[in-house]
This record gives sequence, structure tokens and C-alpha cells, in this order.
Amino acid sequence: MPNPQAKSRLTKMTKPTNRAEEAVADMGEQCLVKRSRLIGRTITGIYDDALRKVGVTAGQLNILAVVVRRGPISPGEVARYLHIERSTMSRNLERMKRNGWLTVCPGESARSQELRITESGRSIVLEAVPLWREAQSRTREILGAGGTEAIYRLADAIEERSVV
Amino acid sequence: MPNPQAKSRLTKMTKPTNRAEEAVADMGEQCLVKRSRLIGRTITGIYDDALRKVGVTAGQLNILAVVVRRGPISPGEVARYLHIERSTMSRNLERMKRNGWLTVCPGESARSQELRITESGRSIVLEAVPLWREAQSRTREILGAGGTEAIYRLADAIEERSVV
DNA sequence: TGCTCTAATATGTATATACAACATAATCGG
DNA sequence: CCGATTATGTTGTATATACATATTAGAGCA
Repeated sequence: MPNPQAKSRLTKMTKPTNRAEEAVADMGEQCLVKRSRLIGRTITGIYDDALRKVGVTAGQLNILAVVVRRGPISPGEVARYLHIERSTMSRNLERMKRNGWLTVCPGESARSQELRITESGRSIVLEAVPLWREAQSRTREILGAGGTEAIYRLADAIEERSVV
Repeated sequence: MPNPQAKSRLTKMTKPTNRAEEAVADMGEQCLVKRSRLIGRTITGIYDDALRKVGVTAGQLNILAVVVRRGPISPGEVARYLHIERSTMSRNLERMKRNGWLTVCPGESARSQELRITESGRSIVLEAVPLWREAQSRTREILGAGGTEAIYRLADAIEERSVV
């Protein structure tokens, strides 16, 4: 089955077009972003499934956990802890404030804010804890002990790097 | 610095409220979804950065690669290869068709479709290849040989599981 | 044949993500 | 003290993601 494009000599590329075929084979077999996204989507699905009954997502629970642990804390600091873009955090917090899980007060400097967990937010966390533990177990089963350890190491490698 | 909520005896929870504090410490130290999402976001950023100059995202390039390699192929099959929800794939493909990278024809049965790469899509792939290789290298540097290998193994574990 | 069940795709809605650009406030250097 | 730079947060825009649901078409069975 000859490729109709294979003989084109008018493209700007100096290499033969079947370069594309070779490259996409490499991508299928080696691409790290494809795999890291697969891992993220899959694990996120496990936690979101488990947490759905209390109406919180995995990402939201991680933010609540930071606020409980480090609060009062500014949006920017939460973003730095989780390595999430400030603008992303801004939108995420907006939803969580709307849900009544968090409150904001002006911080020390007029431009900064202080986030605090509300009673409602705290009870979400408390209800979520056992579901989170289940999801942790389910995930560990899928990944195995080695895979679980690998996730910790990978995250450490990334956090170290961002300190540089 | 005493916690004003710590002594509340009026909550509905039967356990002391500082359960939340203990649990969020566990989350900070052990949560796998927090870490898997960090890994996904970070690696995605590396590839998106590298690919930005040709105007394609990491996710889009992965889809193009599947279509080049396996096309003509239906949307559902692409979704299965990449373990992405069908409805997500539908939206992603919509954008890529709008960009002129893909075409759709009716497939064998009227309800299914056949995706094909266009000339324009193919040249996006060709331009993207060297940038993708750079991003692969940069990622490998950050993760190290062990981390890179771990990503492959984790993705394999997830793909095996979904076969079950 | 017709009825039910499943498969393929699309749509409505909600969340997550990031870049670019903005407004504003603090800080630092002179 | 003032001007440039940096830090904080928001908004506009675009992409990515998934669940629930609808639509339609094939498939299997009575």
C-alpha cells in the first residue's frame, strides 16, 4: 500500500515524508508526556470516583488539605506548594469559595489575601478522609509497591528541580 | 497558636476535629493523586513549551501520531488507544479538524467515522518531531534514567489493568 | 420481522489547566 | 522621594478532561 505523499518533492522538508511514519512509531513507543498524562488521568479518575459521593474532586481536596495544614495562607502560597499556576489557582479557589469551603480576608499587605477553611470545608475534609484512604489503597494495588515508590521519587525529582 | 475550632464539641463528627489535621498531614506526605497530577502538569508544560512554536500541544501531537500510525481510524479507537474518554476525544478532534489537521469521512457503518491526517497535519508532525525529541531529552534529564524507566513501567501497569 | 440491547458519536455542563495581559501594591536603587 | 522592577491577584482566551444524557445505527434474538 504505497503512500501517495511519499514521493512529493515539493514539500519544504528536505527529508522524505515517511520520516513522519518513523517518528510517530518512536512517539508511540517512547513518548513520556503521553504516559505521564495517562497516569495522571487514570489516577485522578480513581480518586474522583471515590470522592464523588461527598462532592469534592481530587484537586479540590488537595487544596483543602494545604489550607487546613498551613492556613491562613495566601492563594499564591497554595499555588507554590502545589506547583499550580496562580491563575489556575485563582479559578479553583473561586469555585471553592462559592461552595462555602473557604473564606478570604485581606492579608498583611493590601495586595495579599488570607485563606481559611470554613466549618463546611472542614467537614468535607473529614468526610473525604476515609474515601481518600480507599483510593490510595486502590491506586497502590494497581501500581504495586514499586510503582508507588516510583511516584514518590518522580514527584521528589520534580520538586527538587523547581527549587533550582 | 491555638486552633479556635479544636475545642468545638458541637460538630456532627463523633471524632475530635483534629482528626482533620492528622489526615491532611498524611495527604501532604502520601497522596498519590497529588503527585501524579504534579508529574503530569510538569511534563506537559515541558512539551507544550517546546511545541508552542509550531502551534500544537502535547495532547494534540499524541493524537496526530496515532492517526498517522493507525489511520484511517475511528475517533473511538483513538480514544481507546490513548485511554481518553470518548466525549473528550470528540472535543479534541473537533479542534483539530477545525485547524485542518484531520479530515473525517463516513466509515463502513454509517455511525462510525474514519479519520485521516491532512497534508497540513502531516507537516505539523514533521515540524514537531525535533521539538518533541528535545522535550524528551529535557524530561529525561529531569527524571533521570530510573525515573524515565519508572514512567514506562507505570504506564504499562495501567494499560495492563484496563485490559482486565 | 420487530424488539431490545449495545456501540459510536455528539452535546450540556462542570472542573482543571496555562499563557497573556492587566491592575495594583510593595520594594529596591539611586 | 521617585522611578523601575517585582510580587499578588484577576480576567480573557484556549485547551483538556469527564460525567450524564441524547441520538442514531447496528446486532442479536424471539
